[in-house]
Amino acid sequence: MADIPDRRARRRAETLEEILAIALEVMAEDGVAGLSLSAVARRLGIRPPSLYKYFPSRHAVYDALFERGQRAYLEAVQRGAAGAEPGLAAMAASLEAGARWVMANQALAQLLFWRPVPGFEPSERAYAPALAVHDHFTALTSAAIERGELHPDAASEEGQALGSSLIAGLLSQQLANEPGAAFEEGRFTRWVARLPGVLAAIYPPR
Amino acid sequence: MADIPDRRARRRAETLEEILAIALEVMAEDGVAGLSLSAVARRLGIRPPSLYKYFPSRHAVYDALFERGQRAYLEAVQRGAAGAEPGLAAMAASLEAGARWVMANQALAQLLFWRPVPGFEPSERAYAPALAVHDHFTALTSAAIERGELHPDAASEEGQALGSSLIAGLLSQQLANEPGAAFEEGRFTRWVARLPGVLAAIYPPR
DNA sequence: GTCTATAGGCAGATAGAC
DNA sequence: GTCTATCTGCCTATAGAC
Repeated sequence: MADIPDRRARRRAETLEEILAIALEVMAEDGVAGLSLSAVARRLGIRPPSLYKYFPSRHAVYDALFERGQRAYLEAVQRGAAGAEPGLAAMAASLEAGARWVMANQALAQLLFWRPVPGFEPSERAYAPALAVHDHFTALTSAAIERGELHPDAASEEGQALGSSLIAGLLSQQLANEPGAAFEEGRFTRWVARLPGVLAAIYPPR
Repeated sequence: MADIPDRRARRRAETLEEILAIALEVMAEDGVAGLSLSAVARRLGIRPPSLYKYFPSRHAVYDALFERGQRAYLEAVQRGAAGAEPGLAAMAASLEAGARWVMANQALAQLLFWRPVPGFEPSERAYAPALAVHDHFTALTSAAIERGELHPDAASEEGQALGSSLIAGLLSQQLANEPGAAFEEGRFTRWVARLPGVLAAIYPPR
């Protein structure tokens, strides 16, 4: 009978994931801040109070989504860089993988990077992967500098600020103006592949 | 007695402006999408139904804010450029004036440029000033090209897309990460004054 | 132009039966 | 883990008296 608790746990985990998937649907339709647990319950076919056996509050649902989202984004940018030589080439591949993930997960990306829910602050645990993302791109920048592809100033705080603004600007413009466009055809996402070249123009080596 | 209707009209106009000012306060506190007419009425000291003598719906309040916001932003970027020589210098001054306006009117700027209210589409009338803003920056880009400060490709559609993404990225990062910072001290707004130089590095003349 | 009263909703969250 | 019932509170919007 030792496996019965396992079955229960598995079933419970499935329901948890189902709730989060439906929450993403609702956010895509009604806006990230428009998430309502009642709407989630309706779509899941249960009554709103039953949801509270899985999440103690609406806030907790946001936090679970935030953590899973950060983890998935981290994995996307790491996998993107994995195939390429460290340096500008890996940075290009990683930025593109991240941008594709954002365009494929728009509601979640808004929750992660634009904080559109007044009063919601992610827990430390949920925020942790974001620090790893930062370290990842810092390492790629350092590698590019060591290979002579970028000026050392690119690793400064202001260089990092400009770099993150470049990708954030392209994506926020794409999301606001052409959210449905394919990645290759988007007026703004088209630039993502050329970002390392832009960085090199701003921070030329030597 | 011909002035009595004028007085009434003036009083009414004052109340309209007061309602919009309070609506901005509420949006700043509860998020742009969290605007509630009841909250506005409470702060104004009247009952919610009375508001409907001034605006027929919540949507109409957003639309009035959108139009006034676009006009104010247009005026800001035009005044910013007015004192400088047309070309890159005027573009720098205009971008900085616009960025300062955004940081000083954060809730309104979100309504104008990030569309955070599901279901709200501005009326044609309210959107009109945005077209004038576009023309304004297109003219400044052309002037910079004629003066030999930028490569002609900067005026292409992709050049415009990159330019608007650069400023949008800096501001969205500043708003998300350091909304209270002074313009000169902001990690991201500090870059605004150097944007024309960045553009020139990406699109060098000749 | 202000009010009261009200319609008709929605939401988050809890208590307690089964 | 599900439900019903309920509390409490919010909202947009309208009708109609004054």
